[in-house]
Amino acid sequence: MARSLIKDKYHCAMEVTLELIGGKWKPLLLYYLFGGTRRFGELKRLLPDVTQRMLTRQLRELEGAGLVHREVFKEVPPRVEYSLTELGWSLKPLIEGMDAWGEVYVTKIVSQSNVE
Amino acid sequence: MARSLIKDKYHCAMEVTLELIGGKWKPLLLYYLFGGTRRFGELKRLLPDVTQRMLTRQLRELEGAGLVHREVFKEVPPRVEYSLTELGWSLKPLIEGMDAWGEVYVTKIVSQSNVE
DNA sequence: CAGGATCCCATCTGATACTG
DNA sequence: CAGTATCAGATGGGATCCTG
Repeated sequence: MARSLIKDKYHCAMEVTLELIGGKWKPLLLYYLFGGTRRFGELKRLLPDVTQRMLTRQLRELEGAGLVHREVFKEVPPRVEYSLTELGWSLKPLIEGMDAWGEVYVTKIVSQSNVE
Repeated sequence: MARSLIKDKYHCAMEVTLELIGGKWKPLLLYYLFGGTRRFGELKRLLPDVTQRMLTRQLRELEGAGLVHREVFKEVPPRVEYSLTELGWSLKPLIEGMDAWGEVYVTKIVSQSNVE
């Protein structure tokens, strides 16, 4: 991807970050991958609501972004392991920051609306 | 919004954060609002590519989330000013972190692909 | 086991025109 | 100036079935 393309599409670098981690399941995938290498089926069990199609797609997009490493073992039955790249790991503080902020936000909103 | 709803919809607090700031123009709006109070038309000039409709909608969503304060002055011609709430300001470190990370990311990717 | 291929729908976003 | 209304297109996500 050339810089010119990036400059055309984004006005600000933070938009890049949001686009990379903004998919519906990506934050959760990163979250679990911070826990270490995971197999495809393992992620599928960890995220019971995601369909196989979406799981594959989001993982491939993370791979394409250079955040996730995908390793295929030529075995029968097949085994595929996903892990974070160095770039992926570098997101950890940011992701944790978002998690912490969201936690505070939810607490405040719930206490305000005073519901259940 | 009740906690039960939040728990049903999200598996992780960071998803809340991403949903609040994940609109197409929201990060940019927050970015400019960190610079201080802005009028509607001012934001429109700062974001030349956004349509009036989208600008209004994204600002209203930020307002609905409690991140932005909207003040209407009963004048002719009308004047509406947007500013961050305390909650909105609390996002500043996070947003700046995303911006910094995106900057590094773009630099790395561009240097890798070695284009233009 | 870890997917690929199709089809379908909902939501988001954009273009354009109009208004208090 | 700061919107609203309407229509249309793009994109993201989901359901289901099939396979090396």
